[in-house]
Amino acid sequence: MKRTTKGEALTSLVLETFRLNGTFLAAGNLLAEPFGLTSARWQVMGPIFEFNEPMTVAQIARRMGLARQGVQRIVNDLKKLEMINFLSNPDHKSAPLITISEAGRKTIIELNKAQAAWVNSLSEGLSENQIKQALKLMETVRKQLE
Amino acid sequence: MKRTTKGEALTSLVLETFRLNGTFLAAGNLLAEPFGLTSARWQVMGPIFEFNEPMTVAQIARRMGLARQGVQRIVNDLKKLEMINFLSNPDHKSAPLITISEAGRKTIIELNKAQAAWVNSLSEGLSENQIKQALKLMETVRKQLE
DNA sequence: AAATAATTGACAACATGTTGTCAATAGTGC
DNA sequence: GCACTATTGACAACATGTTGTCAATTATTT
Repeated sequence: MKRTTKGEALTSLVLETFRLNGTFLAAGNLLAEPFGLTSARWQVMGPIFEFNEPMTVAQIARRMGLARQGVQRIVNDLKKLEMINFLSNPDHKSAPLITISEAGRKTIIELNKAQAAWVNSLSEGLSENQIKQALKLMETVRKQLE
Repeated sequence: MKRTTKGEALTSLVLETFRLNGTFLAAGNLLAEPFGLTSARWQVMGPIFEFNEPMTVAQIARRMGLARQGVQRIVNDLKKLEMINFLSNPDHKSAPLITISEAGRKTIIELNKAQAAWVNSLSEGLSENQIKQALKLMETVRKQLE
C-alpha cells in the first residue's frame, strides 16, 4: 500500500504535530515557571478555573480527555501548592469537590495575561483565516480518530 | 493584556495540538503494537532506517530535536529487541554507530505499509490543499518559537 | 433490601520525555 | 604536546502521561 499525495501530506502533519506539541509544551513551561507552575499544572487548573461548579478529579479528567490517575497526581500537587481547595462532596463521601483557591485564581489570571501577550505576538504574522482553517482541520482529523 | 481575535484562535490551536498529539500517539501505538513496537520506538527507528549512514545516538537525538538521554534509552531497548545493530565507531571509541538490523528493516517496511493504509484512509475526506495549508501554518508557528 | 454494576480515589508499575552530573573521549588553540 | 573545551554515553532524579488493580462508595436492577 502506497501513500496517496494526501496521505503523504497528512503524514507530515502527524510528525509536525509531535514537534509542535513539544515546542508548545516548552513555551508553556517558560510562561508558567515564574508562577511556580508547569504546563501540566496550568492545563489542569484551566477547567477548575473556568467551570464555575466545583468538580471531582474524575470530572476534570473526562473533560480533559486524560486518564483519571494522571490528573489525580497533578491535583494533589496543586493542593500542596494551595492553588486549589478540596470541599467535602455531599454526593460522594470519598470524592472531594475541587475549587480554585484565591491564590490559584490570582495566579491563573496573571498567567492568562502573560499567555495573551505571548499568543498575540506569536499570531502577528499569521492570518486569522489561516489559523482557523488549520484548527478546523486538526479538529476534523482528531474527531475521526475518536 | 487581552487576546486579539487571532490570539484567541491561536490559543485554541495550541490546546488542539495537545489533544491531537495524544490522539496520534494512541493511534501510533495501535499501529505499532502488532510489531512489538511503540510510537516512540517507531519514531526513533525512522531516522535510523531512512538515513543511510550509520549514526550515533547523539546524531539521532539532534535530528529528532529530543534530548540525547531519552533517545539513548529507546535505542538501548531497540538493541535488546534486535531491531538495530551497534557498530564500533572508528572516530569515537565509546560512541557506537547505529544501523538498522535486517529484522528492523523488515519491521519498518511492514509498519510503513500499515501506516500508509491508515493515513490514506484518514485523509480521504480532506482536501490536499487544506492539509498542506495547515501543515505550513504549524511549521511557521513552530519555527517562530525555536 | 439485597445483589450487581459502575464510579472513584489510591497505589504501583511502566513508558516517555526532561535536566543535571560524571567520566571518557575527541577536538582546538597556544 | 598540553591545557582547555566540547561531545558523548551512562546514570540518577524527576515530570507527565499510561494501564492495571484494589477497596470504598454510589447507582441500578430485581
